[in-house]
Amino acid sequence: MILLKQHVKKLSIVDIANHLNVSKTTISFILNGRAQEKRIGKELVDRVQKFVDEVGYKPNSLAKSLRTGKSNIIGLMVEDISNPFFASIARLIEDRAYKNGYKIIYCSTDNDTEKTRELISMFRDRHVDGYIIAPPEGIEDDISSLIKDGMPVVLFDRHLPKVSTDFVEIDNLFSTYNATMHLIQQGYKNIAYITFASNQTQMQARLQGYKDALEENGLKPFIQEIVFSQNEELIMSPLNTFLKKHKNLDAVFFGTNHVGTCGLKVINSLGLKVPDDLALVSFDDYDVFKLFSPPVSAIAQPIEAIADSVITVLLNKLNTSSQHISSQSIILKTDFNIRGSSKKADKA
Amino acid sequence: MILLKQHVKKLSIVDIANHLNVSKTTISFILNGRAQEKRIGKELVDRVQKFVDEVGYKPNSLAKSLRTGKSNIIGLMVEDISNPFFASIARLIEDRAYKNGYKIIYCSTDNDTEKTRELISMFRDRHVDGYIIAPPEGIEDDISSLIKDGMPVVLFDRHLPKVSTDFVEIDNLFSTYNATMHLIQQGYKNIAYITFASNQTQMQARLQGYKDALEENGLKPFIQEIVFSQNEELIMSPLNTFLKKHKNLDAVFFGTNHVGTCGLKVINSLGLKVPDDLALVSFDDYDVFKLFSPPVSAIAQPIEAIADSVITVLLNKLNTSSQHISSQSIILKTDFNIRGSSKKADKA
DNA sequence: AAATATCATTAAATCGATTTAATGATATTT
DNA sequence: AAATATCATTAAATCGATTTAATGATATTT
Repeated sequence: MILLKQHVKKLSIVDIANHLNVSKTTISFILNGRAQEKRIGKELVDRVQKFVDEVGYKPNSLAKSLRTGKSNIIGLMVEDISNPFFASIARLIEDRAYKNGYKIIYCSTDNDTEKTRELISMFRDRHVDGYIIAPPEGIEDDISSLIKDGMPVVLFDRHLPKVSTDFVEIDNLFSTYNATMHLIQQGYKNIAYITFASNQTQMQARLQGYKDALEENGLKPFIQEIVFSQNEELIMSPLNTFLKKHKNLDAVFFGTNHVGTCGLKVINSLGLKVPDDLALVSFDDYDVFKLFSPPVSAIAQPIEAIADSVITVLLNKLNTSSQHISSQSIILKTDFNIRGSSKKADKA
Repeated sequence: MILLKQHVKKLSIVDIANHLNVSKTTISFILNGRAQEKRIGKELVDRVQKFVDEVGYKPNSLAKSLRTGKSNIIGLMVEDISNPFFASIARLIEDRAYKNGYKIIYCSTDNDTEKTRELISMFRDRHVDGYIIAPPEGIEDDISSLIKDGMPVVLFDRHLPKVSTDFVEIDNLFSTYNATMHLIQQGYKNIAYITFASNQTQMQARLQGYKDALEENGLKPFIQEIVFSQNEELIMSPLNTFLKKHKNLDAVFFGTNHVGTCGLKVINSLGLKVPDDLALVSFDDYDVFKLFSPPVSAIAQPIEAIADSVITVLLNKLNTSSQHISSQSIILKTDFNIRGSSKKADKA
């Protein structure tokens, strides 16, 4: 069998129409399921359908998008796709989106407002149908203007207090409050909280949960805020300084998985023993925390539920053209996975 | 405050043309840098440029794509975006692509041939300009047909022996050979190799490197191939059985990061001591291996170099319309990060 | 002075679909 | 029998760009 290289120059609707001696309008109606509505003869419908299947014709989606204004693309903006939290979420969102006939264009914002602004404009330019965004601070106006122009937007991981949108979040404040209380109940007294310097809602809420628990128990907070950087050295260095400076600490709470892994590296390099020298808890639960020895207690976000909620809310907005659903916020619960907890009290 | 919904109805090139009393052809020429070539008056060019900047007009990229046949989108197909190796690569490719004016549509193939086939057809349908693919087995014909139709394709992480394409890979065979030799030189004699059952080139090469080293030293290989599954239990269970069965092992080599982390979990649960009971080496180097205690030796892939090579090769293909560059394959070196190596010999 | 070349710009065709408004044929109502 | 309604299909307009071929005006060559 000879394989002819016939640059098949994809068939267009006109080719189909010509070949069947039918108008392209009719073809279009049939392919878009409007045959009944347009009262097109059953036998003609069959003939068209058969031929289309036979030659494997697929409408050019660019042309379709141009005409209809719909692209079937969802723009997904995470903070950093190489962060396991966002990578996992992205993976789940991707699955659900594809299942519903949507493709994903994604990008990492790095929490950089200017970059995010450009990316939003790029997405707009590409006519994405909907936006899923973990928004950095300072992007309020851009998001508002998206919404004002009728674009479906769902925020996740955090929200923008000044913007009324749909968003999916977890109960950050309670999560850290609860975990901190657990440490306190175990007898830990000098509990530090290490986080990235950020005014994002989720970061502030987590910090507040920690503070609340300490205050409620009359304990003194030790807070270290680190400026985020791509360069891990610049994260580890202040962390190192902080831990060396506060020799009296008996527990450390990490506000994000990234701070957590950097923290573990520092603790390793300092030769500190866990939990004898220091008990550890981290936000987000990943292999690193499970396999550290002894394993680190961690707050696990329900990533499946987050991804599900996000995509469900967005698909809803995409399918109901109506404006009369006011924005909804979904707050999900976390799990606190307690590990290797040799009670401080035991040792006293 | 009343929120006016002023659906600004983006300006089109016709609007610009009408407003300036110039033909849209002229506008198009000017905006596409063909003013000189078309000898359009300097003063007119300035007037148009000024107005365009003022109103922030941007050509509708869908219409542009439809006409030109270029979409400025690159399709990226990884095995699983939630795997840290692929997430990191994706992140770097994304950065470089955006810098060069390309967007990324990505998807996870799960090494599923049928799914990949659908995704390729989806990408084609979306008129992506180029493809970056970590291909599953069985997809040879589809890739060939892409290439035959003149689509730029770059494979990475593995290649397809039956298809002549550009691809970027690492020196898999030497990497495992080298690391295995290291173990042997340290005095380990019963070295197991645990991997996913796969005929992909990189997996076969890694396995071969291990076999070569053992054979060269007259040692007996212990190989366990595990069927890949999304469900970690189904990976850990055979691993567990294997380790329990071969009590005489003194070292284990994990063929991928995923096998490695699952392996660590099993080893933890069995209460085995590293490296006293068992020395460990894994392919891919991630936080988990660095922070396990004692840390696990690992083969680090040069992810920046991989991402760089991939995007460079692809951009090259995109920019040179010419066919007369035959396909190139790039093989990169890995680093072997030796950690916590208390020599077996010391204890003897 | 007629024919040709250059200049600066534009009308019309095109990419490939959807959608609106029109059309001719038959069936039904006045 | 004329007027209207229904049926089945289609011509033409449209989305918003790029590109080809054309145009009228001036400058240069025969």
